[in-house]
Amino acid sequence: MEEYRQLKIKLTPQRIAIFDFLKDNKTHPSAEDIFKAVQKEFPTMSFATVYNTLEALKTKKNIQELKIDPSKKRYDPDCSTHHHLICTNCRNIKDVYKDFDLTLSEDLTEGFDLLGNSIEFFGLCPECK
Amino acid sequence: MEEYRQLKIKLTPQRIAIFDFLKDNKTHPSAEDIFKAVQKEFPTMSFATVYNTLEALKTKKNIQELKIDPSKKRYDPDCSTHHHLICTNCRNIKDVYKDFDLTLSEDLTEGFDLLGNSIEFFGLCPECK
DNA sequence: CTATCTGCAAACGTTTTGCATCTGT
DNA sequence: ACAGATGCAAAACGTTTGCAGATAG
Repeated sequence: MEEYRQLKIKLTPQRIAIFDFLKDNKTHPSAEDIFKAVQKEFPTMSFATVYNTLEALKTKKNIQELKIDPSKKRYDPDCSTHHHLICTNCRNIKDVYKDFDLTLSEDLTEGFDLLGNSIEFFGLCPECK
Repeated sequence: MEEYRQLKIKLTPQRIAIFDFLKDNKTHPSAEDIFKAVQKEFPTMSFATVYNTLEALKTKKNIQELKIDPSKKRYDPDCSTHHHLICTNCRNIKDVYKDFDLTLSEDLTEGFDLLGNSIEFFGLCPECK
């Protein structure tokens, strides 16, 4: 609750329900997953509110938007440095906590200012293989 | 032309135009980019044909579908091992030719059979910064 | 000749938007 | 009080699909 207040955004009941759903959530939910979960408590919940809240969290760097699933955006409340492993069949996503040395020499960055990186591993999960 | 024949798919004029547009193309075009380019030569070109051809190329492993751009799929005719660097502002994508050791120990793969990986670097290109 | 491809339009799933109403601070 | 959030519906966007007619092999 304290950490939510630090976000300096209005703490509506709907947002608190979204925050609670995301807290320690390791499932990398999509917007629809979040919508469905919070809708149980707030039957009038709308997608606009879900996306609006996710946008606020993204801006405040309290959530990571994942592009690893080609069909929809997935969200990860864990903003610590880590990577992801996705099952190409069922799209279950696991966290990969390992540091890699991903420094690039100047001649490889083509004048870009580097801001970050992420590694995606693809595979088949135990249930799908 | 020889390499196209090896794909064992029907070589229609529309497909050949798509192949020619993709050959040595380093811009990582979206389906729409391809559509617009080929439409100049074939005014009746349809998205169905673009996606159909991209699907065939994917199946034959002659093209890579990139997920680095969150708003749309991008395609890379270069199937050699390499990674990508995207400008978070203008979404220009550059290739990064460097090998990294991305092996994962058994305890990190959670029982998955690993099939592949890719690294995405984010940054600001010289024009955008 | 026929299996496959094309082109069109409609459908789809996800995400965004406009706007009137409501609410946290 | 009022900046900013909600909820609803419509729209936007990229992508997929169904199907009738065309064409490569």
